[in-house]
Amino acid sequence: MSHRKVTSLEVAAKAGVSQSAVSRVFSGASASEKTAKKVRAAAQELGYRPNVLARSLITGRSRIIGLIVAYLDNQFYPVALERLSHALQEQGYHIMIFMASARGPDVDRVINELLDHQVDGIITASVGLTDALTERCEKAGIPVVMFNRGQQDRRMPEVTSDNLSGGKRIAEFLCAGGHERIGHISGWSGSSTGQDRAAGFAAGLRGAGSALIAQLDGMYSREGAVKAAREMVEVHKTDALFVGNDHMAFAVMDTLRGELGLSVPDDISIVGYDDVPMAAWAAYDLTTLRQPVNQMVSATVGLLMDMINGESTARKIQIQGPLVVRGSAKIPKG
Amino acid sequence: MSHRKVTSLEVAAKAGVSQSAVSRVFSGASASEKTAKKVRAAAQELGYRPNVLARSLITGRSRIIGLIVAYLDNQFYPVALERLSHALQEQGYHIMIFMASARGPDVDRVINELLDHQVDGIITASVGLTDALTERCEKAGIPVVMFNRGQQDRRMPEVTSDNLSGGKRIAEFLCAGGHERIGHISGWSGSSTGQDRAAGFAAGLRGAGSALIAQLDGMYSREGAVKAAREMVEVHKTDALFVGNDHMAFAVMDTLRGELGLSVPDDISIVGYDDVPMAAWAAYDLTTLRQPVNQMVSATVGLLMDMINGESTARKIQIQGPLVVRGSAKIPKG
DNA sequence: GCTTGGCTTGCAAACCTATGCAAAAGGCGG
DNA sequence: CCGCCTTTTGCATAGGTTTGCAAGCCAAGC
Repeated sequence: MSHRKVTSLEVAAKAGVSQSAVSRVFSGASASEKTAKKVRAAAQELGYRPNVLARSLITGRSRIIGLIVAYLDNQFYPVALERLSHALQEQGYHIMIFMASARGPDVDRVINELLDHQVDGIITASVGLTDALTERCEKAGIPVVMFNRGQQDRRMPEVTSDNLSGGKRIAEFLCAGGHERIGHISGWSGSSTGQDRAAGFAAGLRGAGSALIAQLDGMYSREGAVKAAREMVEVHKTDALFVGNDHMAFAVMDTLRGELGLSVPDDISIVGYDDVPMAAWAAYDLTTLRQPVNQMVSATVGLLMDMINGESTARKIQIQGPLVVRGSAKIPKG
Repeated sequence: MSHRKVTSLEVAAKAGVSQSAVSRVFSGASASEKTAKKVRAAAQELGYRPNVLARSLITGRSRIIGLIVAYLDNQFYPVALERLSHALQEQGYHIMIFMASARGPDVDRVINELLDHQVDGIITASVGLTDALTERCEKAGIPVVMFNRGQQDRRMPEVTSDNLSGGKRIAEFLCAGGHERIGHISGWSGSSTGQDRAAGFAAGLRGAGSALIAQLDGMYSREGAVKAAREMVEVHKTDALFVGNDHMAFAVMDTLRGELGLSVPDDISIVGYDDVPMAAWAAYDLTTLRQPVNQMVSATVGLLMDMINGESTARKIQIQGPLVVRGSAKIPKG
């Protein structure tokens, strides 16, 4: 029933050294092998482990990274979360996680709580920051990296895939496939990723001598995508759709095949964006542009570490991904 | 460039009161409205927010809950995570998250790090604990609740669905559907959930005068499920399968329909377990037994809070869920 | 043997807040 | 105006660690 925590002082007493000696042994500072041995033995016997809270209080570094994530129903984010978790653990950091809607007041409150907890850095996954928040973090000296989302006005560090190029290559692929009536169900038009993919796609169509029949905002949600899909087919008679991410693309395919009785890709071609694991499942077999999660995560963590160590200034990183051709869209000959 | 944190002492100076007064205002202790006003004004002006680390150090409560989760590719867990996050935030707690394989040495290291961080409680989602770890947590006085996983030998608090009853009802449903050759692709047989569902299923079949043709371990993974599905069809000629969770059931359906060219449910019926959102998608339309995530999360958080407040002893909670009948299994007449 | 220089080591202050205790202030009836 | 009771306030300590500083130790070089 001894719930009391063992302190370095008790270890010191048992080992016959000073409390500082214990501290030095456990924080990796210089100490003779002789005392280190004594200390370790005493610690082992008492079951001592350093109190991270006290350490953080004095060093001013908590080794905690705040992670804010919006959409967990989109498989891209659980996967990213898993990778981020491992990458940060390798660097000796831990994740304090928050769920927040992409916009709205949640983010405000959440950032406050993160600052209260003295986190060493913040990663926002698909979450936008208001200027006020950005400024607040800057003033607190806490680095922020935006994962898979940009911020046009502010020069905030961010890691994304090359959305412009991606959209463009998808356009070229669909044009080469001989489609005549091409539509785009975009990601939320308030997000940089949604905008960039749409812009790249439109530019690609133009470059190939084609044009966009229609563009609807799918809001990154299944409901939005379903509604848009109906309109695309019934009103605009499209024969090909670029859908702003895989998560929506699955909803679109469900709607087309189930409710509307169409065949993919015979009646209509679908291309997504992300290449989440589910895209490879037989039920969807989705042609999509891959966002290289591993590279994006590495870049994010690397950038954050640099900023924490004061080695780098804010940067924007874009990573190219390949178009993964599967069975949901007509394949150009040759 | 004033990265220095504002302390309660500075606020006190500006407000013309003592540091304790500031502390009391922000920790909700008694204070006259007059001083409270002065303090809040000064704090506002300086941008002061209490340092949670220092607070935790002295109160001995960090208001952090450690969450260990194994499978993030199974949609059940992102959903649960989201709910847990919200439920805990409502109680004023925060989540420190760790990814760990269901068994193996990860868990060991992770628990240590959680203890180092002085978490107030631990939730393990589908992760088993060795006896040594259990004991360590007990000795540290840190409550642990196991979510969606039990531990047969130890009297550790846990929250699950009623897996025995669930398995039994699925068996009855399949028997009533007129199936003759019923197989079971189980969850990992080292897990209590996997065992209980299998046991309930077998009992249900016996009760209905039927018997299990074959049972194979799908290990909760897609690969395991795919392999098992092949063997079920090719070797055991099953006409109905209960698959230990939805995540595996999707893989089974992909394999049956794609690789083996079978029709579901005409050639073979499939029933899953969990009722993740994806089960309702047209591509799968999976008949499955629902695990009521909301209730399970509420129970988990409630249990943990009780334990933290010393109001309750360890308990095991089981929650009933309905069988959600969709299109992946023959529906009994009447 | 004494000086010089490099490691170790202990002392004590610092990090920032919460809180027990006693003193002060405020309210109220007599 | 006084005494009594309640509330508010300040003082000082505690919580567990890191770290600058100075003292101690030991070996090497003269």
